[in-house]
Amino acid sequence: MPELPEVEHVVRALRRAVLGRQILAAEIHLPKLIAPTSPSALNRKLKGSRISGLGRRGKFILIELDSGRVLVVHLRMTGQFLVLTSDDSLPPHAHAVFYLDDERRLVFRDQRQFGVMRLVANSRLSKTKGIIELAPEPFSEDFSVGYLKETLARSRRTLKTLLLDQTKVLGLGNIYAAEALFRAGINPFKITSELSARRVERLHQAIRDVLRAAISGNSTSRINLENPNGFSYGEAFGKVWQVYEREGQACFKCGARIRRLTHGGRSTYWCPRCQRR
DNA sequence: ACCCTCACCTGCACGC
DNA sequence: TGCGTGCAGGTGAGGG
Repeated sequence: MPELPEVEHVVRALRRAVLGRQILAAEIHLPKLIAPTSPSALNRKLKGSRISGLGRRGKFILIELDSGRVLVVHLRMTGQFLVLTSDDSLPPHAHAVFYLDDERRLVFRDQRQFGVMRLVANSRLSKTKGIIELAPEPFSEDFSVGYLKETLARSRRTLKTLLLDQTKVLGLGNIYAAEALFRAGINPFKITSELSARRVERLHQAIRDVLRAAISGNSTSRINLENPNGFSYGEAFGKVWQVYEREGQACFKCGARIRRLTHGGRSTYWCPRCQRR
């Protein structure tokens, strides 16, 4: 599922569902999910602690515990949380099960097994590898036009590649990178350092607009941990992407056919007229 | 510091 | 029906 907006929705849903609950036990069925920690060691450290907060840093989910530790979770491609009641049976690919003090279970499921989970001390979170390198949060003051200008000026990569680099611009994935570039009217294959100041400003605005629209869309209520199957990414926001997955179809702005190229193993979509080089 | 390719996995849609 | 191929929203390692 997840780019930043989806992760944000998961965090909000978790907050509603499990904030304040105590973890009685943690069962890990896929050891590599939490490697190098062992399932028994994780259980020892987790059991008895209470969930005191739910947060997010980039696409990482932060499950804060009253023990002074944080369970850091990355959903990668297919990771999902769901909350099961006592008579629900475990779905396929349920790799982690947290038994809560209200008879329910918080379950982490992940079809492709790319997701990762790590328990770290709260005080060391900001120094943790994977977190420390992240770019500023897109809605923070640190992610300014000036920051983006400097970052783009220092690179000779293409915009599409750079927008996916979480240490440069935080929160976009393959869909929203394409959507932000379309919104800004910028060609994905443009070299970042060659972007005019005016275009950097437009891109900065477009990144925030695209993320904000996805976060504030009506999808919040549609992420339902009790019924995660009812949620599907593509339809989540009740609207179609402007360019993503629209190869060959008419651009909503100008009518030209949307193009697609595989670039670094991933699809890039753009409108050849609205996003000229 | 960058670029590229491959790797990690399962499952789905497609064409033959 | 079955089998092969390509593709999927994310990242990290390793080689150049």
